[in-house]
Formats: sequence, structure tokens, C-alpha cells
Amino acid sequence: MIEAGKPATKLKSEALQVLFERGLVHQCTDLEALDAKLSAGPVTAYAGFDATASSLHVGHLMPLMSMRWLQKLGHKPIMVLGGGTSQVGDPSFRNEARPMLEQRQIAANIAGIRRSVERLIDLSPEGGALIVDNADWLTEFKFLEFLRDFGPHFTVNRMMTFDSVRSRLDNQMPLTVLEFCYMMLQAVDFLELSRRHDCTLQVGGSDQWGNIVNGVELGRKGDGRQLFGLTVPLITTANGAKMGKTAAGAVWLHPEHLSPFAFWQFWRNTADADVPRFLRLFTELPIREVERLSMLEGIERNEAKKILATQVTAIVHGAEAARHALEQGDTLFSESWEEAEPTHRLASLRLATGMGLLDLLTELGFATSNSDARRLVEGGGVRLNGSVIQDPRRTLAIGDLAAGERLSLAVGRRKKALVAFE
RNA sequence: GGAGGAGUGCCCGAGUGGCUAAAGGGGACGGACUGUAAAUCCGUUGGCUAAGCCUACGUUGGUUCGAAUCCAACCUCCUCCA
Repeated sequence: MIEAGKPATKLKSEALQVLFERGLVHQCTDLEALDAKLSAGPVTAYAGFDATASSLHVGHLMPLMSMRWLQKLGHKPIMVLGGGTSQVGDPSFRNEARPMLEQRQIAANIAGIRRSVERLIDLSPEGGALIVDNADWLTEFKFLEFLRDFGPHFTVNRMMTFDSVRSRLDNQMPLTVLEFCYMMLQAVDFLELSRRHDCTLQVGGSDQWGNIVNGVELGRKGDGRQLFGLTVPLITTANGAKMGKTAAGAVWLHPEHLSPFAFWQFWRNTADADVPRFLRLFTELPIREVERLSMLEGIERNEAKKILATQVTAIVHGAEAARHALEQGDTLFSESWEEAEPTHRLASLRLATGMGLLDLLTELGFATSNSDARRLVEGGGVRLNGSVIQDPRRTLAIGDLAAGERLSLAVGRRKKALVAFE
């Protein structure tokens, strides 16, 4: 096992060179052998995503970026949707069992995740990529058969040594058999993929190390094959916080959970200190360009942030959406932002019946509840058509519309909306 | 199996009958300052049909005019003993 921040030896394969250069490597089960294999020819690699929510979020971007690089460099990605494993729930580094997911919920979540995955990976026949669902094989096993086929390759002793379950055991928190067996399922996934698709590499988050190693060991004991595991680092922001949380919740990849513009904004608001690293990790700009942008200081760093935001948004939501978000950002944060293109459209009928300012704030996602909106207003954080409104009972009427049948609303310095009524 | 201790808001943590929607800190959000950054200072931080009401201190019951605080049972965790 290799702990990798920087490779100890010179790498032969372009794939690993790029992944290291990008900061996408944390640990590898056998760096040298993997390097040799990757430089010898195309390798099939997989990354798995469980159906814990109906959308992926920025945390999932790291393995996704790794898979994109691998595909670009001639290797074959397999994206595994966890329709089977989600029925169990990964206990890794969690102090409590996950709530059991209903079948219907899993199916709905898988559908949402699939949409993002399809965007991020080239699924054209030339791309060689595949999307599969591990329910396809995991649901087929009969219990005794499963135990007899795979059980002998796992020892409870070994399973209990993994850090991912260690703290649960040490703290004497209950770890159910259901959860404990999760690592077997993920190991079987890897074995199955190696048999079906000649997949020999698994990429995952650093919290997946234990699960991945189990798969690698199963490959060796079961089929006498050498499989490889590679983990991406856990990203925290310069402030030490886990990346990807905002007041509104996780930063989702699915456009229905978070608009492409809001997504763009998230990246635009990156702290200065994080910009170089994020450019490396989350864009595909040539490393030279990344370095150039990283040199920018002071106000100029804002340009780097815009490029970062636009690049990541292009990858996740498409070039068109990214360009649009950039334009919106540029006009919305310029002097004449109140003349820009509307960000939201509502029926003018709603003004006739009297629309509460607080309701609008909540509806636009600027406040999480009526009370939250009220606090913002009373605290002087809300501007309607340029002037601060502190009366929470304020309602909006036709008279509030400026030119173009619209009104502008800003919360703080970062959140701005132009609402058109038509 | 026995003895003792603990479970509080997003997180940590005070609170041992009414003055407690609950000290303090962290985080988050808003204001000032700025560059849609950081740092600093100030404010806010359960919900609603909002000067009123509702829900909340592991769960369920009970005592009381009144409970996060007292009692009982249960669940979970921690420490020590076997």
C-alpha cells in the first residue's frame, strides 16, 4: 500500500502523471504495478455511486473528474449506480446506521444520479464508457450460494480492522450485520465487474478505502487476479470546513436541485486561498493555464474565480449553461444590474392578489422559511429596487415594477434576483 | 450479570421546578469595511395566519397551578466490577 501525496518514483503512465498533477490521488493499493498497467494499454476503471439522494453533489466531483481524465487518456470508465448496495447502506465512518431506503426511493434517486453521470461521462460508442446498476447482479444471489461463494474469502477478523468501522466498534455503537456486510457487497461488485468487463481499477473517495481494499483482496483470493484501488483526497476549504455545504444545503449537481447559475455562484465565491487548488481539481484547463491563473493576486484573482466557475459549470451543466451563468454573473454584479435579463419569471397575476415580500424571498431560495426571511428584512439585508426595505409586512404590487415589468431584489451582496412578471 | 454516570437547539456545551425558545463557544446568515475574497467589529440564528400562538431538551407515561429540571418504565451510550 502506498500513501501518496507525491509519487515516490517517476511515473511512466500519462494517466497517473495527470491524476497526480491534478491533485486527484490520495492512496493507491499498488502504485508501481498500476503505473505499469496503465502505461501498457487501456484499462477499465470503475467508480460507484449509491442512491443516498436524488442528486450527486460537489463531493462526488472528485471521482467523476478522475474518471473523465482516465477516459480522455484512452481508458474505459464504468459508472456503477448502487441500486443494490443502496438497499444495505454503507456504514463507513458513520456513527449511526443510515435510514433504510424504500425501493421506490432508491429507483427515483438512481434516476436523478444517472442524469448527472450521463452529462459528465462521454457515453458515445467511441468513448467506451458504460453505466451499470449493481442491482443487476446483487439481487440475483441466493443467500447460501452467496455465503459459500464469497464467505470463505472474508474473515471477520480482517473486516473488523478497517478504520471505516473501527470507530463504531471502539465506541461500542451498534454495527448491524446488515451494515457490516456492505463491504462484502462492494467487494463482490468489483469482482463481478472484473469478470464481466475486465475492470481492474476502482476509484473512490478516501472514505471508500476499506471497501476498495476488500474488493482488491477478493479479486486475488477468488480469481487470482490483481485488481487496483485508487482513492481521491477529501477536500476541505481553506477555512477548514468540509467543502460543498452552504446555508441552503449541499451544492447539488442536478439542475433541478440547484440552478446552473447558483452552481456557478458557488464557485465564484470561492475563497482566494482555494482558487489554485480548485482550478487544478475541478477544471480541465491545461496545467500551464492553471498555474498562470494561480499567480493572479488581489482583485485580479476575481478573474480566476470567474474562469473557475465557468469551467466547472461547463463540465457539470454544459458549455451553454456556463456561458449563460457567466453573463448573468457579469451583468448582475455590474452597476446597471437592474437592467439585466430576468433571473426569475412569475405570473403577474400574483401581484394583483398582493404578494408578500417575505414569501417572495422564500420562493426565490434566499430564505429558508418565513421567519428567516423576516430576520433578513428586519436586519436590513434586503433591497427592493435598490432601496433597503425593513418592513416585514411589505407587499408587492404593480406599482413596484420598474421598467420592463420587473423588480430587482437583493439579499446581502451575493444574492441578487431580477423577477419579471408576465 | 452487578454498580455508577450520561443523552439539550446545525455541532460542542451550560442549565437541576416558574425570570428558559433555553448561558457560552463554533458554524452559518445579515450589517459596517472590501474585491461577490480574507481578517476585524456589530447583529441575528425553531416555526407560524407574528406585540399573539404552536412545537422543542433520548422515548412513553406520571407528580405539580407550572417540568429540560422531580418520579416510573423503556431505548442508547460511557466508566468500573464480574
